[in-house]
Amino acid sequence: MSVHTHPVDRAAVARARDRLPSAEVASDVTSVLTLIADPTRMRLLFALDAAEELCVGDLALALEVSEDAASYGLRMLRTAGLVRRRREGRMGFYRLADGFPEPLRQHCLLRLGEMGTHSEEDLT
Amino acid sequence: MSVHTHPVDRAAVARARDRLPSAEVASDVTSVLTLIADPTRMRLLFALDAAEELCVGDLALALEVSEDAASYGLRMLRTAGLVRRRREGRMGFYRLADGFPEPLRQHCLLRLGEMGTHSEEDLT
DNA sequence: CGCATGTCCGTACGATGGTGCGAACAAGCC
DNA sequence: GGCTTGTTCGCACCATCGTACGGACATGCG
Repeated sequence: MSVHTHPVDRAAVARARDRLPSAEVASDVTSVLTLIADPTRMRLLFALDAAEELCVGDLALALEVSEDAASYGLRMLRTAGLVRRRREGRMGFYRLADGFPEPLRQHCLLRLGEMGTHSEEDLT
Repeated sequence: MSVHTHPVDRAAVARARDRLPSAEVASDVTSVLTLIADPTRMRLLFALDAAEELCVGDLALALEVSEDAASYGLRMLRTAGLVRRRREGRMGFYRLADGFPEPLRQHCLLRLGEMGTHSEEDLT
């Protein structure tokens, strides 16, 4: 396994170190990112962004996934505070949360949406 | 399980449907996103962004993770074409790939970095 | 040449996450 | 009251992923 106690490029390591988010912060950010990094949940967010408000069944219909899958995805998003549920009778209507992080919406949903449409130039 | 063949709000479903990325496109985008949605890999990218170029051992040192973990993370990122390896003797020096998707760098690394530092206002 | 070093790979293990099924529950409708 | 519908939950299954370990390989050093 070898120990490598001595930096090869001490300056570069130092430079990396202070711009580096702590493991804790990184884990917070990635936990949110992980939520979005799932086809169903990402498309749920897109759908809610487009349609303002939808019930579970309609979301399942729009995404062409099972209602279980939609419900599960929404639960995850709701637990994280990314979407908001309004109960009306036996139905549940979802919309993006009031405090939906704008950076997420702007920079991930929109920009990454473009990335997808431009498509795949990522492989060297 | 109930079928829900009939939309409750047909118009909203339609609206959601055409702005909706296909399951295939979504899966492409999320596969890249999944790569970043990991503390180690995200911090690897941050480190490379800050230090230009680093070898595996130094990266492990900077992140305070095992060299295996660093190597594994780098392999993932390399397979996806996000980082680039330069071999010199027995060492491998990594840097962000030439064609590292700018939207990713701009909108995810930078902006989400801010999100992390501002911290947690996401819970309703 | 022999030995240590830096990195990589194959494998196995443990953990985590998404899906489907069945049941529960509340609410409308007859 | 019974019956159906929309949604949620508990559970078990299966896949996937990250890590540690051991060994491989190439390289520098004496």
